[in-house]
Amino acid sequence: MIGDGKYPESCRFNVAVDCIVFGFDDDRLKLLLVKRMFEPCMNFWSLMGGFVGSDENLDDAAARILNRLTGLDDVYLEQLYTYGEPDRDPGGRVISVAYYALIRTEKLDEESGDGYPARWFSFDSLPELVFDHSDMVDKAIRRLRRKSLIQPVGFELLPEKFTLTQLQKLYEAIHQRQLDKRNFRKRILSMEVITRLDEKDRVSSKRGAWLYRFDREKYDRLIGGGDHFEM
Amino acid sequence: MIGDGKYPESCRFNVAVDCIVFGFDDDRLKLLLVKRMFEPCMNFWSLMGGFVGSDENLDDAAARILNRLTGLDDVYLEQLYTYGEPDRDPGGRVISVAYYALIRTEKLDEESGDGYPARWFSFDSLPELVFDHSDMVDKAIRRLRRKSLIQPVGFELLPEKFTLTQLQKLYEAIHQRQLDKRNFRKRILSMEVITRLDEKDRVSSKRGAWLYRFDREKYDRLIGGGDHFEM
DNA sequence: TCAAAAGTGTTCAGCGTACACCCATGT
DNA sequence: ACATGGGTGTACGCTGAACACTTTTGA
Repeated sequence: MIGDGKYPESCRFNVAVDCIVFGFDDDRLKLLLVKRMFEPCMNFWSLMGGFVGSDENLDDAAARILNRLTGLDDVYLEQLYTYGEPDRDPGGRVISVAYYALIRTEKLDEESGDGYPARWFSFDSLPELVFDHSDMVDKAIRRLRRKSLIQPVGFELLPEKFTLTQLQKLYEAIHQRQLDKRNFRKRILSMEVITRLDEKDRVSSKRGAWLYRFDREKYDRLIGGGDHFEM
Repeated sequence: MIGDGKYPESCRFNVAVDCIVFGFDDDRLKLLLVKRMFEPCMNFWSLMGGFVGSDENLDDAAARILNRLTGLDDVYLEQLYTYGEPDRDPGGRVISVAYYALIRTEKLDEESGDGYPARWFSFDSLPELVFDHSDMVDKAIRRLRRKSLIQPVGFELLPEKFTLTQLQKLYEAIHQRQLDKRNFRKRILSMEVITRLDEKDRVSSKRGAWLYRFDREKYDRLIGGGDHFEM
């Protein structure tokens, strides 16, 4: 309970959660931003955030805020870092726990449509952000890059069925670097976490490209068996 | 300023910092704990922690708390994770930002001596800890292990001059696994971040072992050049 | 002379990386 | 027929991992 007197009243702070939301569309990595509807910094672009409720844990707060601003549930969310400079928010002292999220842009378009004030920006042409939100984005992209090297993280960002070319474009967008097609495929397939379907995508080519699906069972086995090294 | 009315009074929380302090001595990885001198959970072992001050950032709070309980300055500190379950502390709602620290146990013995209520425990025989502190320790050791694979992190834990055998024992303690002496030396030396001194340590062997020193300049160059990968 | 720790090289397998051409199809 | 994207294999170098013996010296 708040205000039960056991711990000092004098140093209580508002605690917020801010979400760095990544998406992928049109062969580009995207970031979901909102325009602030209130002071301070009204009308500037910002990560989506909100205060942690008095009886809510941090993960739940992040999920709630994301849901409120996108309508989405069951989103991949991971805590990133906590920002606590005394003057980071000119409106008052706020300690902010940053989370990053990976979502399928298609879902946002389908399910929530409009009525939500969020907008996608290409990751390589972001507007100026309020407070220390650019630092948060910077940390998030680094984390995403590192993570994507050891885990097939991108499946959260693609539609359920996808082609290898789409997957490669995603990795290229994350790392901002061209990759070799043969090596990429060899490596992805050797991870054995995707399954080829008996179905082709003919949207982007005449010949058609095989569709694949992420295999969560194999994935979990892969993650569980991590940590192999002889220093 | 606190209480300026711009943000909701209703959801303000005490924010604490807890420090997971690693040391290395007697060929074992150690953890520095304190006995809680106040309720709740008085007389139980705990990480060292304290509340964030109203005009202090998180890093500074961690350094201050560590200094208060050990007398040490200039300690390696890194933010780890933030814990915010509503009921994690039975004394009231506290959101805690965990930091981990690496310190040279020798320093603590020399400089602060007694008068500080902290005590070293072997990492593999820790007492029961209060609240969610065991989770924090668990997360910290994982981070330390991962970090030590890509960075020569252990130098913060050894005396200024050390032998390769000492360094190897440290890595063995961190990873709880025996390492091959030849491979270890080859790998460490190939990193080129330690310099051999014209001096031998004769404490632990008759023949004497070369002493080495960490070379921070080369180290910084190594870190700067990170992030090499294809895919 | 023996015990105890220090120091040293080679071999092999697997992985990352560079690299170029044919295939299927719709227009 | 041709343009467009889909799909495939090989060769090489580096790195991680396994593995055993000699050296030095004090007791």
